[in-house]
Amino acid sequence: MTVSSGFFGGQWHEVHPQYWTKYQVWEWLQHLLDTNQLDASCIPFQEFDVNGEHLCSMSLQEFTRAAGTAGQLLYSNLQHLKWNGQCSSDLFQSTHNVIVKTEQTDPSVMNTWKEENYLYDTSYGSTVDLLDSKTFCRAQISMTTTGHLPVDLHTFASIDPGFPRPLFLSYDGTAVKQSGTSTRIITARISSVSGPGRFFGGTALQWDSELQPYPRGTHLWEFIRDILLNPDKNPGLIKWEDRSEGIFRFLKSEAVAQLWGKKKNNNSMTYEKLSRAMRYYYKREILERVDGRRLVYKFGKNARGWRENEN
DNA sequence: TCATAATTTCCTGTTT
DNA sequence: AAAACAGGAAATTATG
Repeated sequence: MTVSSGFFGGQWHEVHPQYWTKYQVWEWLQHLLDTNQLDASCIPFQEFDVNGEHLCSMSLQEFTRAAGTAGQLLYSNLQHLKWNGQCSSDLFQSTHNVIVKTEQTDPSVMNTWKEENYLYDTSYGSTVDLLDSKTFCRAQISMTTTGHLPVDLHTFASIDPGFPRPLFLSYDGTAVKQSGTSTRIITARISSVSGPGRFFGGTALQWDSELQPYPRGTHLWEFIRDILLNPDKNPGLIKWEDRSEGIFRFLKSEAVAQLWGKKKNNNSMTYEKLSRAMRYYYKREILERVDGRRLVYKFGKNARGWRENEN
């Protein structure tokens, strides 16, 4: 059974720490990792298999013993929460400097999945893209078993919005099967990965073939845009007609549709259907009409990231 | 859980 | 005639 993020019980930040469940304690830890950009290995989750009541009773010494350097951060943040019911997220930014050791990227691992799909590889796999992407280096945690915290909190399933299927991520060698949609998002960095996988700035992502692909993260127009942005490795699919105006043309419309379908795990995608989705973008001003010219579209004011000097 | 965004699917009609 | 374009309508699939 997959536990989804405490929908019925409220999010951790909506509840006083005293009343947190173990799961909410865990959410809090994840949040701290996220907002402080910490390495997941900074916090030994197994030391925090406790509910809110227990957590609130822990002393600074106990936090330090349990989490080392990060203990101080955890403790002071918790103290803050205990006396301030409100939890606006900017209050969580750490004022402490926790040293995070970053592993060197292992080039041999980086090469391991290169052949998998060169389009995706180039469209979404550039180091720059990934390091800049807030969403990419996140992982979804899958809680298996029966409603309580999984025994092994070192295991994460990661979702890569740029790839057609979820990526598996684990930094202690164990694996967990993910079913359905889990909801927690964390940041994790690991030092090694076996099997197909790759490193990005110290984050290792591993592909798990048992996981079913499902769409997420990237919208159609972004998918199109990203093909356009990688002309070297993706020749002949779509071409700029006027780069500065954002006008482009499909050269191999059905091939693009197939690729889109592959990404969405839908092998019956066609240009006919893809183009219907494209036409819906007109109203949202993600695309502008270019009439009289077949297979030609133009990015609208709500499309971002296609200009040459745009970050 | 239920509403919703973003397609996906299907379709009829028009245009190139 | 074949391939695109236009949109309406309804279904589907994740997500909050």
